[in-house]
Amino acid sequence: MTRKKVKLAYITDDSARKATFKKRKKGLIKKVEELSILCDIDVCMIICSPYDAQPEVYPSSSGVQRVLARFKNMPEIVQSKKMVNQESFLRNRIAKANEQLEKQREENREKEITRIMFQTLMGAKGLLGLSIVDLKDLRWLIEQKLMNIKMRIERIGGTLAAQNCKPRLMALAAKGKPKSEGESATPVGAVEAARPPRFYASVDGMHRWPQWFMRLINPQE
Amino acid sequence: MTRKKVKLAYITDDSARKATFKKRKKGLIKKVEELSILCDIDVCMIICSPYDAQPEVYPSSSGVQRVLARFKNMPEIVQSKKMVNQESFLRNRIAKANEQLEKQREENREKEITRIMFQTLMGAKGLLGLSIVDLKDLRWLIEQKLMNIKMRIERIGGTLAAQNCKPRLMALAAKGKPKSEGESATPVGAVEAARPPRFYASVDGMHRWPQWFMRLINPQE
DNA sequence: AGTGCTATGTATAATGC
DNA sequence: TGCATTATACATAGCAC
Repeated sequence: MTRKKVKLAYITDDSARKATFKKRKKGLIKKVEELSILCDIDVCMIICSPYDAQPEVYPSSSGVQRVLARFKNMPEIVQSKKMVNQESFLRNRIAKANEQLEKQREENREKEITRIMFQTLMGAKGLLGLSIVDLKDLRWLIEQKLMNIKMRIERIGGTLAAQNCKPRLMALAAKGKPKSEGESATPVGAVEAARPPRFYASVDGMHRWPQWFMRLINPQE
Repeated sequence: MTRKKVKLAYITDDSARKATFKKRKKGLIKKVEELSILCDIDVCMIICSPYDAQPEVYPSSSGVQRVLARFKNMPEIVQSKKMVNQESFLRNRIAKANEQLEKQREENREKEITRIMFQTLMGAKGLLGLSIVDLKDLRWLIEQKLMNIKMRIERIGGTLAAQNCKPRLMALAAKGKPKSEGESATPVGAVEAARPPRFYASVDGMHRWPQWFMRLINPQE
């Protein structure tokens, strides 16, 4: 088990190369992390490999964006003589942390609110807790949007009877949570009872989304 | 000259920190290059420090652009909010995080999709990119929910003419900076053009939500 | 401040399961 | 194939100039 001196060249053996990659990637990320902490340095790294489905990113997607933005702002780095002393370091770090905290909080709150609202709209479950006034709000809101949609359809030129809608959209994104037995009967008459939305699932086990979802996510494509 | 085990924390001594930074930066770049060569991997790294006028970049500016383009071409990354905690790095965390990565990714994807859908409904902005068929889906979906709301209203016993709706709800949750101007006046123009939703803002700068929002968030209260 | 040096902590190549 | 182990190569903290 005598270790050879490492030859700096492409490793031809497939499995050996993969093994080396995994080990070294791990070590590299650790080193980056250490440098970042020990010296309070802004550093980002992206590792694209055929061995990982997703690129390995340090410190995070948003972190990369941040460092990248700083990188692009190079002209303003003229004032590079600013040294980091203990006090400014702590102050800076606290400010940064607070900033991130608030941002994260806001983001989480927004997501949570949105999720709940959407579940309310989709599941018609939370409606039970709403007052008349609240329902007026909601109805007004939805009618506004419905009006927008109708206008959009007319502008395109399509003729559409509501009864003839045959949506191909069958299920929507949501976390399937077992609902209580009590409210299982949703008396919507002709239309199907609202049920907990679920993921699309394809044969390979991956989630699949309607095309218009995908288009919304990646408008450039 | 006995070497201590390095404690993973910010180095308070200025010169020691700088010396460590220089050494480690050099070593880090060497490691990155080795990984890149040994395994033929696309890697890029940016190190922004107060010790260098220009950010240290590997492999080059254009190389960063290339890897970054590749990174951005992976749509899934948009929602990958998983990140290594820069403050408290734990070695084991990588392994655990990788285990939970897929689950987290799925969860984030769901949230993101839901948010986007809701923004589409509320902002009527993404509608421009939708086809007739997509709009049919959306219209059907909304009409379903509108029907539910109407039934709910009737069940309660309220009589409601759509034109008389005077919603107190003016703005809804969305990403964006809270506007600090107190919007005490409620310009309830009958049908107002859809505009980007924003937070409620109160005098103390905190976000404020309609009561029915709050009730949805905290049903127990 | 920026060298260079060495002892020692760490990363990891090779091996076995 | 992946994970654990171990011996070894390598990185680098501390010191001297």
